[in-house]
Amino acid sequence: MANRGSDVFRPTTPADCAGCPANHRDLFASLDESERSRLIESFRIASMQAHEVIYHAGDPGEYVYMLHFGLVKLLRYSSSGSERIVGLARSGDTIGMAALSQIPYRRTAVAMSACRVCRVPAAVVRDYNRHHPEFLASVLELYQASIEMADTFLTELSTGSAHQRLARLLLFLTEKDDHGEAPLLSREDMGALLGITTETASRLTAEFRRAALIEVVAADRCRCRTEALQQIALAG
Amino acid sequence: MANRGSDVFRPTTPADCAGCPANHRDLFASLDESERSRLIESFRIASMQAHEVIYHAGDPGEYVYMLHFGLVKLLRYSSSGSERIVGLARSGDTIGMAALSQIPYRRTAVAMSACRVCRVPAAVVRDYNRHHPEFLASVLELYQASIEMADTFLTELSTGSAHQRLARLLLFLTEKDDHGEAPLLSREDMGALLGITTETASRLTAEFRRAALIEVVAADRCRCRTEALQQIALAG
DNA sequence: CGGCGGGTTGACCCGAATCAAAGTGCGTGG
DNA sequence: CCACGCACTTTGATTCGGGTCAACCCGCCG
Repeated sequence: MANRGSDVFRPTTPADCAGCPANHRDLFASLDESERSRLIESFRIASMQAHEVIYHAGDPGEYVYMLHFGLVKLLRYSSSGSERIVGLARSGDTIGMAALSQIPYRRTAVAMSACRVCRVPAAVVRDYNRHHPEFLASVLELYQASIEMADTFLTELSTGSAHQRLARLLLFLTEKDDHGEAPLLSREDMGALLGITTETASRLTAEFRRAALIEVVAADRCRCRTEALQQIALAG
Repeated sequence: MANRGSDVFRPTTPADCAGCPANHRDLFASLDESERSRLIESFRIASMQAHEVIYHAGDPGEYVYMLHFGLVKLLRYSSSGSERIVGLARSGDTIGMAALSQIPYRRTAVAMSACRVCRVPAAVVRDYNRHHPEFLASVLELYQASIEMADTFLTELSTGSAHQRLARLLLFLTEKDDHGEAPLLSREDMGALLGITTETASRLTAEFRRAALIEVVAADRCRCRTEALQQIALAG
């Protein structure tokens, strides 16, 4: 397992905040300038590369993390030991919210690409809520989004044929991406996401590529023919 | 689709509260007597039978519901139209929390057995939080539990062979039940929960019954040989 | 150079979907 | 009261998708 990134955290600066995709929404949408500059002193920021672990399931939950950019997978280990991806986080998403409930993380968070994360002490968030009850709404929204994703995973990525699942995954990834393309995951990650074997994931991506449903534009990025994929996603 | 139960709601009484399994935990754990009696005036309670719909996906979310007893399924319809069960609720659970975010319900809630639900206006909950920020913790706990369940569904009930999934489902249902037995679901519900066909669900339950892994003690209840099922859940 | 991780591909087989039919319990209406 | 229809379950025959096991390729790094 890759190293923890905890050693590379440095204080967050106002400039970091300015570039933060969560700046004007989500958790701190309602903050004004003075409040933000007060809170920011407890924030820490870090860059991580693919395969680095942000936190482990079982770690005491002391921080939530806001993702500035990159792609993060959230893992669970099944009773039989194999790992299953139960969530994905992208720019602007907040992860590790179990920390707000003062319980250990239940999932493991691992960077799938180069990432930057802003680490916020959960105690600061809880304390902030104490004086700003309207803050509840922001937090609930984040949870709502988590549940939304879990439901999507269950309905879209865990049912139907492997063809359908892969097509839906590619569509899911493109729609979350700004550039009209999608991150191209490793075959193993696809498997852990879709509940199929890596061999099948490999076979299918190769097949999709041959059928020109996807076009690999970089080692880890691809462009998708969304109309055709939608066709497959429904019944293929 | 069965009728809505909205017409049968009557005012909640203190006696109802006394018998409510959520009385001393979850959402209103921190309430004292006077507060409770003030809030209770806005509560409504209803009994429902199997197949009645508590709320539909898309309905404006105005209420959360606390389940006094019974079993409720939470559904999502996949893009291809078929329904998938993405959650279950039991005595003491709270459902419909999207209402707290003032958004329409994303799931459909349907009673799977006789139930009693206490209907609480979301506005009352939100308002209560305004003056009791420590209330946040209770709400977060509920969300945390939702996510926990979603993860369980993904890791335990959507992976592995159909044998394993059914075994895990039975174990899941027994552990949530007080009487050492489990509700015996319809084959169709099993299918919608496990991502398998009703025929397979039928074949497997018949097989489990013949192997004396489960013993049907009523039309809709069964007793499970948990040790043997655990064996199967891991690798069978 | 050799080893190693990730991807691709092939051969084979098994589990679960599909299509089909028959059995069971239950409520309704004749 | 019985007969009929309906919903649900069970079971069978057949098909096929995807799992399994194995070989091979390629790029990378020690």
